[in-house]
Amino acid sequence: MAGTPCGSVACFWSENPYNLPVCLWCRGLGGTDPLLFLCIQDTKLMRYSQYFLPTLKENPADAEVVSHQLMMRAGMIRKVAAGVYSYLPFGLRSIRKVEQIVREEMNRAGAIELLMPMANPAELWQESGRWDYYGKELLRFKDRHQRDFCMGPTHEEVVTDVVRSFVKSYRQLPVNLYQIQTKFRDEVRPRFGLMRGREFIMKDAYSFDTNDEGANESYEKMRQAYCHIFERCGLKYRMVEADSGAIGGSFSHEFMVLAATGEDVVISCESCEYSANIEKAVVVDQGEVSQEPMREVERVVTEGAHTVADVSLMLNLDPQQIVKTMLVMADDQPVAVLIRGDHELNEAKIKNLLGASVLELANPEQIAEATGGPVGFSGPLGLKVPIYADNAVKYLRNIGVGGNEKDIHLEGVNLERDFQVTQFADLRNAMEGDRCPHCGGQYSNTRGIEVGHIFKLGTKYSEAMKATFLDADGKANDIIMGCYGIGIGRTVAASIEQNHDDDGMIWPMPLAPFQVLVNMLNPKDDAVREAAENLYRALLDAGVEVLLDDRDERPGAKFKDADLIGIPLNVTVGARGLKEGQLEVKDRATGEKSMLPLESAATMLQERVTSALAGV
RNA sequence: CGGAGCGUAGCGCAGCCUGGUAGCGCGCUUGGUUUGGGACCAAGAUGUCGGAGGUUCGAAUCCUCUCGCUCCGACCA
Repeated sequence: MAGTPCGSVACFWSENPYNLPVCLWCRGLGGTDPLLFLCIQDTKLMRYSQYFLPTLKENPADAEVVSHQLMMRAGMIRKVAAGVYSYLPFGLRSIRKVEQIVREEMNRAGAIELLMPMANPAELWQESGRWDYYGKELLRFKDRHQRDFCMGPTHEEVVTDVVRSFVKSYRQLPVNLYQIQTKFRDEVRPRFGLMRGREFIMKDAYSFDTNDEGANESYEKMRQAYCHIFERCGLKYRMVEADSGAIGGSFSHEFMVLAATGEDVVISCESCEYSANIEKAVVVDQGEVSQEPMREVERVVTEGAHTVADVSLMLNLDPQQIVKTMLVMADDQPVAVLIRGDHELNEAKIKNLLGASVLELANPEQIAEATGGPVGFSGPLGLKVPIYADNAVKYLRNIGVGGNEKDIHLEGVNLERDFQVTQFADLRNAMEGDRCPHCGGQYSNTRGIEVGHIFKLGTKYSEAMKATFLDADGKANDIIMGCYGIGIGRTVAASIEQNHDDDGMIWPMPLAPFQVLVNMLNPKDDAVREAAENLYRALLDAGVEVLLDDRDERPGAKFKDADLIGIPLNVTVGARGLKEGQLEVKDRATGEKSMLPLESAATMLQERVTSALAGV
C-alpha cells in the first residue's frame, strides 16, 4: 500500500488509497510529526498485524493464579528468571496507565518526583542498621573493588541521605519525595507472577516533617491520594488498619484490592467503616466467667492425639473447652501462649506484646526443653517459662490441656487453682462473627491483595542517620518521616484477579492497554476494510486509544483473542452489519451488544470511553 | 531452609518402570479450499531429551553429582 520512498529527508511518508499519509516505519496511518516527518503514533494508534501481542491458546504449566495465567496468555509478560519478568508491550501499556494515575495523584498531593539508584552502597544500610537486620531478602553483591552493595528493596536510607545533606532548616520542610522505580527483594519464594515477584515496579514516597502534627498531615494527604488512586484505577478496594511490621513506626494502613484469590485476610465490620488486616484486627475482651463448679484435675491417656480435633474427640470436650499451649521463641527466649482450642494464635500480636524483634514457633527440641514433653502435649501446669494467655481463656472453667508428657492430657483444669498466667491479652486472630470494637457490629472476612501500604515512620531512620533540621530556636531536631508504597505491577495483577471471566481479562477503562478494539473482520473485503480504516482514523482523531485487528485470521480466532485481551469496547466491522450501515459494539464487561450507525460510531464510542473514564 | 514434584520442538504433554528408530496435539512454513466464535486438505521445518560424570556394545530411559523451575510449609512488605 505504501509507495516508493523518494529518498529525500522528508520522505518517510507515502500515499495510500485513502489519501492519508502512511508511516513507512510502522505502516500506520497518520500520527506523524509534521516537523520531523517521523511517526510518533506508537502510543495511540496500533495495528494488530504490526503489533507485538503474542497470545497463547493454552495456560502455561507454571502459572497458578488467574492473573498470572492471563498475563502470560495475553502476551503481557515473559518470565526471565524466578520472580523476574519482562514487560511486553501490551502489559507495559497497562503498567504505564497505573504509573500515570499514581504520578498525577502524587503530584496533586504535593509530592515531588525523583529517581534513586537501584544499586545502593552498603554504608548507608550499615548506618541505619538494616545491613545486618534485613536478612537474605536483601540482594548483596560486590563491585570490582570488593566494595559491598545491595539492590534497593526500598529506599529509606537513600532518600534520608539525600534529605539530610540538603535540608538544614525547618524552613525547607515539609517535603515529600517519591519515585517510581524497580525494586529487588530476594523473596524466599516468589510466586503468582507479578503478584509476588522478586523484581517489581514500585512507587515509594517519603515525607519529611518538623513535628508530629505535620507528619500526621502528610500521612493524611497520602491516605487521601491513595484513595483517589485506587478509585481512579476502577478497583474495589478497602483501606485497612495494619501492623507496621519490620519497617517500624507507629501506625499504618494497607490498601487491599478485594479478590477471592488474595493472599491476605481482611476483617471488616458489617455495620461501620472499620477494616483491619487480620494481624491487626482487635478482638474485644468480653465474656463472663463460667459458673460451672470446679472439678478435680484428671489425667487422661490420649494416645497419638496431636491436634485439638483429636483431643476434643478423645476427651469428649468441645474445642472451646480445650486450651492449646503454644511455645514460641521470642528473641530466643521460650514463652508459652495459651489459646482457646477453636482460636488461632496471632503471631504479630504476641510479638508486639513482648516487644520481640524475632519471634518463631519453638521446634520440638525447644519444646521438650521448656515443657519436658513432646510436641502436641504441652500444657500450662508446672511450666517454668512465662505464660501469656489470650483473653478468652480467662472465662473458662474445667478445661482440657496437655500434660507435658507423651500421650497424656489433663481435664478439669482451672485457672489460678492449677496454674498462673503472667498476663492476659488479645492474642488471637479475629474471626467472622466477632464484635467490632468501635460499634459492636459483627466482623466479616474478605480476602484482599495488598497493593498499597502507608506508614508513619517517626524518627527511626532520621535518628539513626542523623537527619536533623534546625528549628526556629536554632536547636537540632530529628526529622519526622513517613513512607508510602504502591506496587504498580501488583495493582495491574490485582485488577485482573478482580476483573476477569472464563474467556479472559476484563479491563476497567482507566487501566486498559487500549480503550477500543476495532475488529476488521475480513480484511480482504474492500468495504469492510475501508469502513474499519475510517473508524480507526476517526477514533484516533478523537483521542481514543484504539487497536485495529487487521489480521487475516478467521473470525473465531479474532473473537477469542479479543475476549482474552479484554479491551473494554469491541467493535466488529463485518459485511453483515455494513449492509445495514451498522457496526456492532460489544461491552466486554457485560457482554452487551448494540448496533451503532456507521457515521456516528466514532463519536458515540468516544463518549462511552470518556464516561467510563469519568466513572459514570 | 524443610517436604513434594518437574526439566523431552515455540507452547501443552507422552515415551523412562522393563536401555536399542524421539513421538503426539497446538503453533510455525508452503500450496489450495475456507471466512460472524480458536476451519479443512496436502506437503514441510523444528530437538546437543537442563548440564556434567558414570554403568553399558548401546542411555531421554539406570546410577551419582549439579543447575534451573514449580507447588506445600516456614518467612515476608
